[in-house]
Amino acid sequence: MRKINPHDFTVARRGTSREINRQIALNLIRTHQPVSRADLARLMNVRRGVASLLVSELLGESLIFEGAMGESVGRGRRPTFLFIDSRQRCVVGVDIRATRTYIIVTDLMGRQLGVVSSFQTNREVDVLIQELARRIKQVLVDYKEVGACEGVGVAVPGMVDPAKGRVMHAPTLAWRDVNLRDPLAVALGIPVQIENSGKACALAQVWATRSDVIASGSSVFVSVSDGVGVGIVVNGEVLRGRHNTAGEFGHVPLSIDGPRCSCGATGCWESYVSNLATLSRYFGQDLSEQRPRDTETANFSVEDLIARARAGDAKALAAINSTARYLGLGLASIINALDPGRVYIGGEITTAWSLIEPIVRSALRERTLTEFGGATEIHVVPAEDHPRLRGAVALVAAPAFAAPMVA
Amino acid sequence: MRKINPHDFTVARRGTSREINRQIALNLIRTHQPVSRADLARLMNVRRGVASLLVSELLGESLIFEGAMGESVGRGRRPTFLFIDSRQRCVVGVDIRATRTYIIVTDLMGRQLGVVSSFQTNREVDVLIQELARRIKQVLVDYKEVGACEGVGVAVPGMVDPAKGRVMHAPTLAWRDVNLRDPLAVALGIPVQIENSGKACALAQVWATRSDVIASGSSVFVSVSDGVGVGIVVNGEVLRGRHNTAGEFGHVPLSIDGPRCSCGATGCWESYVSNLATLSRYFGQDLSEQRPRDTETANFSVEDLIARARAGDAKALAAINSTARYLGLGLASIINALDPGRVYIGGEITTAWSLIEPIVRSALRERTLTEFGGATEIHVVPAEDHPRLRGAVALVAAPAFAAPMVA
DNA sequence: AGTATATGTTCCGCGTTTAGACAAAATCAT
DNA sequence: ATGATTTTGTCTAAACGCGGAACATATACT
Repeated sequence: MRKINPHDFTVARRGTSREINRQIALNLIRTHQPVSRADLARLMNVRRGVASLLVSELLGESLIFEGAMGESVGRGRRPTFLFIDSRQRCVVGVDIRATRTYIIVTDLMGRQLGVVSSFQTNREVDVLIQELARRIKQVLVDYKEVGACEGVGVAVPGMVDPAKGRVMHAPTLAWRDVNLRDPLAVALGIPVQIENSGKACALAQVWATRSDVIASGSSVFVSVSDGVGVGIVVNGEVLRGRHNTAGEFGHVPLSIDGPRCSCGATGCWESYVSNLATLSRYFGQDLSEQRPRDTETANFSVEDLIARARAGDAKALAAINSTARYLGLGLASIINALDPGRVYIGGEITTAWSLIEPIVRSALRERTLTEFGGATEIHVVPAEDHPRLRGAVALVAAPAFAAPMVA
Repeated sequence: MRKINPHDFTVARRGTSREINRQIALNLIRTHQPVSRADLARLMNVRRGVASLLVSELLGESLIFEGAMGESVGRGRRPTFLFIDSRQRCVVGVDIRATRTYIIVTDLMGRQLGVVSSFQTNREVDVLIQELARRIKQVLVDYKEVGACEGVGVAVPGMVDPAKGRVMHAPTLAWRDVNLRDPLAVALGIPVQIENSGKACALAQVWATRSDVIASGSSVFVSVSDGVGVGIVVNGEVLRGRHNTAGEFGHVPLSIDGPRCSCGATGCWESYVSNLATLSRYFGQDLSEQRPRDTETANFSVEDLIARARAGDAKALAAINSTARYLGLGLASIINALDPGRVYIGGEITTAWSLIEPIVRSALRERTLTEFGGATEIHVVPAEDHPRLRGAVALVAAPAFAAPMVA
């Protein structure tokens, strides 16, 4: 039961029905391809005539194309199969992280074309934008056969205002109120969209075409690395919040008397489960201080720690298990608060999932209010899936498939 | 940008446009009444002809009626004003609480008719249903002039499955998987809707017609009394969750090493700010134990405590101030997690709002990630507004005004 | 070759928005 | 008082899109 906002609504115009059905048809082609006009009519429960008209409109806009005839199963005329047309167009996704920046090229369906490239992140915004523009142009030249680039999506680790195209605050990059979108768009001559990386990860799951992705209800993406980013999806839409800061579960406390967090508060979940927290536990010292670390700790990563744990290092295993427990306790907060249908979890620590899953799950059960909550599906998203990059791509590729604003 | 769920969508039919615009018109009449056909046309940005047709349909269904001619401001023909027609129909709202159960009668707009009545809650479900049915019938006889009852809405302090009409679990009533809706509906011969009381409170704010109620973005209702209930509103819709348990921020921890909570876990926000927690702090002993309390504590309420604090009792003031601080710290979690446009807060403790507001606000600022978050609007909803009862009423009155399912 | 079946197109009916004309009702100016 | 002006509400024709059915096309089975 949704209330119509009496100060901001969309009246149904003469073309609204068509617009709605057109988008439904487009989405069905996207998820069910290859699919025929008759299939569409059956899926949508409309007459074939209507489906035919919708299809011819989509064909006219080159959003889809007619592929080879399908093999008819029984007798009767063979169907002409329809496909999303991403033959001569591509999308670029960018993931800016504290140390490195990654670039991917995909088609409109988000299918990867070529390899993921990366380079060291220069925190000077102007320099980064110029280098990014140069490298994206280079990639587009290298993969000339993939066609024209429809747009560039950028995932940024920080607070982003996508409407204004500005990064309000990105602590790990030391950026404050930076105009990222427009200079990059100018340098490239291609439209650019930017988004917070936690929300981008969530977006990637929403728009993934894999069949195991739930489409209804809400879901949550938890990304654990330097910080903890959370993206919330409600009714097929990423929750944005009044000031674009929804999803900061990383700074919900486990214990207000706990360790100091980078945000200034104490006992945030992030301060228990971030990579730095895990490593600090292992080395028995607070590594968050900015003073130069000794050689042992400087280049030691969570992956290294997991390798040691798997090799039998009891101290390493203990540090990871601790993180696992805190991970579960924090997930319980999310589940109690939102009761999502599924939780996705990504980040370096998930490479140890087989080790930590029982601990995470038991800690989760310890604090969830109901049995159902404790049994909430948790899906690990491996780093190879590049959720941030996929989400960045979705910023550009998804709007064409989005539901029209109505009522 | 909302994704269309390819497994559960609604195709636009021939009458869909009309359905959408009809609901928009109905909502505009609801919020802007008195309003003329011409006003509607201007508000909706459609021709007067369309508005006229929509209005005649609504008139035909007796959802609205034509009132007196309006005074024309300038020159020209005087408009005929339109009003929501709740002249001969009413709605009953019921609020079941641990100790007492409350009943209200309203019109379709949620305007109170008569007085709120109450009686002691009998925890035996069958007995309660019979008494409730008897009393509701009596009320409807007493207020015969308000017309036929369209339905009964019931707010229950616990986990509710509104679709099935069952109370899954209500700790304070010791109910587990109880069929409440259907027996009550049978006993009354009137449709019944049930809902969790936290969600009902949120619903009451969504559907309130007061102009200061924000309609866009998300908002949160926090109800502090025996427990802490939270209702979350996103895009004009109450967040329900996969198992109807979304909104349990009361069991998100402030400190996992904190006091034991009634839910079995430790350090839940609820265990810091519930009325019992506040009183326990005052009396210096854990009152949650079920052993009979001494006469001093047995009938001593938070209102009494506040009265003492206002009278200068330093110990009382300290207990309340403590609660205020924890309240702010917990609100910070909600704001960090959801970044709502506004937080509503209800419960006995809010009668001391003038005392505690600065403390709540400073604790909030202490833990919110951004300045914006710390400045989030907080609106106190006084007990006299009966948010739970209003929400219960909305369960019945609101569906007629809800947005149609589309796309 | 003929029949059955499935696909895709075309045509008309009907409901809804869009645009504009027109009557009704009230005020203002003369 | 009377006519001009303005606003409201109704009405009609056109444009657009779904609903339904007929029809042509294409394939397989008998």
